[in-house]
Amino acid sequence: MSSSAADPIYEDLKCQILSGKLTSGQRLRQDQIAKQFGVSKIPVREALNRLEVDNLVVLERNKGAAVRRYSETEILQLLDIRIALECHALELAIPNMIGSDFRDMRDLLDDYAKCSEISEWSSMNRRFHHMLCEPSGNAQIISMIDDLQAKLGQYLRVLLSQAVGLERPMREHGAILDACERGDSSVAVEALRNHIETTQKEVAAFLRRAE
Amino acid sequence: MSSSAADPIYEDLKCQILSGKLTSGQRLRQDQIAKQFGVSKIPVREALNRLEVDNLVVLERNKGAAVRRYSETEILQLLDIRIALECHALELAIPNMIGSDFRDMRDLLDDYAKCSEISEWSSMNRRFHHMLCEPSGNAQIISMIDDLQAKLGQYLRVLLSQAVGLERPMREHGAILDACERGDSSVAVEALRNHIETTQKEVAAFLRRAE
DNA sequence: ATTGACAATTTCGTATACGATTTGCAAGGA
DNA sequence: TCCTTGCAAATCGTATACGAAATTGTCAAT
Repeated sequence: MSSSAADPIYEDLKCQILSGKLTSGQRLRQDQIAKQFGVSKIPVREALNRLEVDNLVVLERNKGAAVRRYSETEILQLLDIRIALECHALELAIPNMIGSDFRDMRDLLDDYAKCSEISEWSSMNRRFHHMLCEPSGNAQIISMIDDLQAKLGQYLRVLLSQAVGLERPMREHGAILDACERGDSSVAVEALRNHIETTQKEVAAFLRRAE
Repeated sequence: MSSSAADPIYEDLKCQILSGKLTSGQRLRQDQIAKQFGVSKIPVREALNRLEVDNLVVLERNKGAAVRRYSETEILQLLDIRIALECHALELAIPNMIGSDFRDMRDLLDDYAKCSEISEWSSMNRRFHHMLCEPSGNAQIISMIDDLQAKLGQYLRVLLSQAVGLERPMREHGAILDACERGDSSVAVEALRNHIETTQKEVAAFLRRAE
């Protein structure tokens, strides 16, 4: 698929940016990164280009790359996009859901409830939302949703561990799944919309407090 | 912003793929393109990488790039994404619309009606849809919508010139705008959804016929 | 004639090298 | 003191060069 030398660099930088190790605005020197990974600048450039597409760095001609983490406004905007995409995908998915889908989601929610590792919550949350949309069969919308989740990951992770707890999301997840199982599309979609909107409000509050 | 040498190559190849000059599956040789544009392979690689992100070419390690135009299914999926994003953006936009927005959109529709150049229809259509979503203030969702429109451009352009004509889209555009002006969010969103869904059905029919 | 292996050629990926642009700093003038 | 001006160092973008992988063509063996 992609060039092998650029892959680990891309992954590593992405991880460092998303986890906050690299602060916003920090400049990324091609030569330095190249030396650090023991390669030349060319695969580094490739990695930086991909990061620019992800909106994680800004490239300026002859000036280099700088970390460009999302602003408060942009995070809320990304959540709006999630509302749009996930609700529509869920609407498309519900008619295609079969017994094993419901079983798998129930199983996941059970594991979710049992799991005490806060670090696991985030990935389980992502998996549940992914499973909700998967039966839509629209591979492109799903990959966009996954991308959004990855970008939002860091903020939501902090949020989950800090403030929210597990009860509310779990209850809402259960309600969404119930409506899906009843085939009640409009209730399920509305529940999902409220679920993400609540998250949106919590993120807004968190960011306001953290500012 | 981006590297200057890669830009024209990217634009040219993108145009050639979207306009159908390069057939699906056709291989793109780095050296050949480089010689053609009078540059080395490195900016060519950069252009190809960007095209891969756009899903317009497929890159395989040590095998090179091949044109990868969207399949019928994928076009319909992209239209589904447009439904999700545009409807949500419109919902966010309506409360923010002011007099000048309505005036601008009316003007555009007037020009649209007067315009006899089929080649202009596509770009006017895009502009109208863009204006509908713009007051949402969500820059990211708008840029995603614009990207989708660009990708779908070729197919919708053919469709407009071949089959559809101007009456139906114009009528629907007018109805959407009326509902916006009344501030009737749910009617406007539903009208927009139906508008895109009709396009979706027409694309499906067109592709079935063309196959 | 078909298949298999091996060699030659093509094509890709990346390191190195070099010109172009920007940046940082220091010296000079207002 | 503060602002320009010019030079040096750092950094970027791309051409060239070379090793690695894949494709193609050839030839012998079945």
